Amino acid sequence: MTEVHLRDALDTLKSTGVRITPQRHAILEFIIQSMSHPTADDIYKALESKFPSMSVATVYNNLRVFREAGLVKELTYGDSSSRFDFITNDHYHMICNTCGKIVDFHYPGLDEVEHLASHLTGFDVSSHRMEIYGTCPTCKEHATKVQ
Amino acid sequence: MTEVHLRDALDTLKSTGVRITPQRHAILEFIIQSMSHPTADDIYKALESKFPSMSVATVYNNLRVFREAGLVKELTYGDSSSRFDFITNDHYHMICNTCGKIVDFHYPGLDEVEHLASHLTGFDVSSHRMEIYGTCPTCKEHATKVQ
DNA sequence: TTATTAATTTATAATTGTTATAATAAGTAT
DNA sequence: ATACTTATTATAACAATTATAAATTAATAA
Repeated sequence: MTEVHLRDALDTLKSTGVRITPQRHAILEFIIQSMSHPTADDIYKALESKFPSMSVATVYNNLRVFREAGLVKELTYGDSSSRFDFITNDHYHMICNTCGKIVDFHYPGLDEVEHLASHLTGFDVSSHRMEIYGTCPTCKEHATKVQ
Repeated sequence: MTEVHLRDALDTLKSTGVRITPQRHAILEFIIQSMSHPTADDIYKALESKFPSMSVATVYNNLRVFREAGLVKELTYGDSSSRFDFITNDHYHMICNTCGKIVDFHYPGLDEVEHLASHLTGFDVSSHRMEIYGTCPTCKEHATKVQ
């Protein structure tokens, strides 16, 4: 699964004339296999044992490259730093208000909303984004235990 | 309309023991009457003729007060700074990829999605957020003229 | 009123995520 | 090999936001 995505992504990059460096490969691989929607700093820290001399700028540079190649989506929430999500199927995010955990879930067909919005506003629609907020099972558990 | 919202909002604030200062009043009023989802800096600039000595910190402080009182929602998009939106009915945002314009539209009942997400992930759901991206009529017009 | 206390604003410094710059290194093509 | 492009590194710059401390204002109580 991860391997297929990685191979496809590398092909996409090559086809746009982007060079596959070891750092670039590692960053991309980390994002794909990560289920945690990492921040730039998460990625930097995760790879520092493998690439002790890698610069933060390299992480940011490559995240931009991936974004421009349409491989990665940048997500901004209320908190300070952006999170990065490898683009696969259409999915949405369930976000815990307490611990910040992000869980993906799939839901097809919000086409209806897109159509309505387009009709009401006169926009041409290209994409949409949705997040649902709440409390994850772990935090619920913890809350009941504490009180 | 604006007046009703403002009066309600002031009541909410008073009931939580927050003092209504001139700056606070002006910031709140500006957000409510503004259709443009202003940034902190927008607010600061808009009020500087009225309050020449007002600090940026005051704007941020009060935005936090309003947020904590449930009056205002903070929205982060890809760009650098947060935007603030007075909370009225459930509505979503249509955002232009080209000029960044934000247009509200109303759409009831994404309860179904909330339920599904809750069922799939085990979260308790508190709220959700959705944005749709596209091209606004003005930018479409402009694009056709240019080419 | 006056004194006292708490809340708010102001001015400014500190912090932090991100971007820009310049130098170095690595890969590619002639 | 030489020149040329691209990527990485190290570091400085920037910009949004937050923290801090002093000054101001408002509310309360004697």
